[in-house]
Amino acid sequence: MPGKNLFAQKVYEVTRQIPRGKVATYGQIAELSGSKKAARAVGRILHSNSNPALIPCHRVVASDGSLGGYAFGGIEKKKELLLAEGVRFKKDKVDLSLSGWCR
DNA sequence: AAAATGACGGTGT
DNA sequence: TACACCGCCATTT
Repeated sequence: MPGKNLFAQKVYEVTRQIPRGKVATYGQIAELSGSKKAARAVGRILHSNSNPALIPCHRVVASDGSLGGYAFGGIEKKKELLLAEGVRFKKDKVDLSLSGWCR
């Protein structure tokens, strides 16, 4: 089954396609990358490669809207970036109903 | 090579 | 909304 070694690369590619002002869930990224259950792996990969200049990893959040984390300044920074793009927030979580990536 | 890890998801309390 | 568990996967140690 080819694709496992490309998983990480695929994750970056997909993450890069997330439109500004929208957010995708780790599960979504995982699915688009080949494994819909690899949400955890996605998080691990993004964490190990955080490169905000190349990849808008701040547009990736958990399925329940939690920011999850951000290796480049913490979730506070991430939240701020999202707010700056127009992403709607609900308490401390993203309102996926309004800002979720509908592809 | 084997075990542990973590930016998760889903369900139940 | 918040917290606790369990299941799942690729990467890292």
